Amino acid sequence: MELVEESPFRFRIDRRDPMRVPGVVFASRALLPDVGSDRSLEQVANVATLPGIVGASYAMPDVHWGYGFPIGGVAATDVAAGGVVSPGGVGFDISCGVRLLATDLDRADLPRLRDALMDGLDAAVPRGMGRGAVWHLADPAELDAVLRGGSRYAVERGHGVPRDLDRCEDFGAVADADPAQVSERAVQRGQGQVGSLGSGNHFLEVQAVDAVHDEPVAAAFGLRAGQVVVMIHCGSRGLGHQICTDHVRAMEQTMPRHGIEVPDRQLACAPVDSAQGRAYLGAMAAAANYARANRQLLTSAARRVFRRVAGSGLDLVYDISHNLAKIETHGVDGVDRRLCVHRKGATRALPPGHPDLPADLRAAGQPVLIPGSMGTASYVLTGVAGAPAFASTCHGAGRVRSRSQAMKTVRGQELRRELEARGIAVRGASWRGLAEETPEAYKDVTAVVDVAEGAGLCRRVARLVPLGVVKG
DNA sequence: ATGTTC
Repeated sequence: MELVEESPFRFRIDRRDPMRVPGVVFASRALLPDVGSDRSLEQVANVATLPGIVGASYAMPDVHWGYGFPIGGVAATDVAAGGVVSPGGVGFDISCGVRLLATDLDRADLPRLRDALMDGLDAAVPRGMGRGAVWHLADPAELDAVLRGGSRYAVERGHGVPRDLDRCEDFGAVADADPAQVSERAVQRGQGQVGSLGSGNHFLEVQAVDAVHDEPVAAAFGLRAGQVVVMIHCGSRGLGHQICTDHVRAMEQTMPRHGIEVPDRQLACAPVDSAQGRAYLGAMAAAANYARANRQLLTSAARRVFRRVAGSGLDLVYDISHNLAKIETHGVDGVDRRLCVHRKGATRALPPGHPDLPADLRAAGQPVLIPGSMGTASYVLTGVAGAPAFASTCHGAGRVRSRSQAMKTVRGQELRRELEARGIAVRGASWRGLAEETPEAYKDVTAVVDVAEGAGLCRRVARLVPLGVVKG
């Protein structure tokens, strides 16, 4: 894979057949994937072959190997030019994302509150493989309402306040969700998981605002130095996973009929403007709403704990996905086009003034929420005008070692002791899960954010550090 | 990520 260094934070993979556009990798030399162990740059080139792709196949600084598309990949296709949608460009955890909540507390309050808060959260946050959820749905019809209404439905049912919806991407629910495209098996898997963290890299953290890099923007987001905040990172659980599985399989069948050939079966896709493409987008939107309702329910659970233990509210700063495809309008060669923008392990980053932002965030830009690896910093960023890559940036630290490799480097008990010794309270679901998430298995999130900012993808607003982690 | 291999 030949990379041309265009600038300190931008590398190009030149177009060659059957690529339709070049690849562009936003990285430093140090952050470039290790070609010996990670084939994500080949995946960037593979994505560049997709019908209708415009601009380039982009990789964010946290790029790593994924299913078909790299994680940390952005690809936009032109709907009117036969552009495709691909489930692999969204990922198995549809609308996995992050929500940040601001407390009334200062980090100086935490020593006396921390144990009670963490024990309360430990008991209130269902997590781990399978088992448990905040919300026990009355019947399948109620799941249908979740799939259509997302956070909006959860708030209608008393799990939150109307202001929450102003601070959600899409104001709490993606339009055009089509529960009829969600299989019976996906429904079964989703029925009992609304309001659950899951496992892997998902977490609920109590954090402190450790540094403010842009005072006015942080203030517009409702953040100040020393403030205690809560970050929730989770997705659409078994429901999203099943939808991805179902629709990849269906598209493998329909691709020949659409005359589409791809260099990797995992790039299965269909034209956005086709029955199969619309079916996937309808099911994907349903899963996106499920993921947002999931984060809304976990918010509700965390609010009860913070109210009871600390007398504090939790104000939503923002809720944003990093695994989603969206139909958006962007200028391409000076002409506005309707594009299907795939962001997989990449975060939408709307610039100041964007009409999709709520009025009180319009001047500041969209809060971009970047979860770090366990025990390390997380970041709040914002979008910038004129950025490349269709208003997208990184999504996290980016894994560099597999789960099995991670488990060889450290034991869960040992990791917990190390974190506790550094003043970070740990409430895990399993020792194994903890070990798999050792920060040694990830890139340095600060280096990722440095490059994202240096490449002009976003701007830094605040740095957050963990005080306590409830781990899936 | 994931009823961690329908």
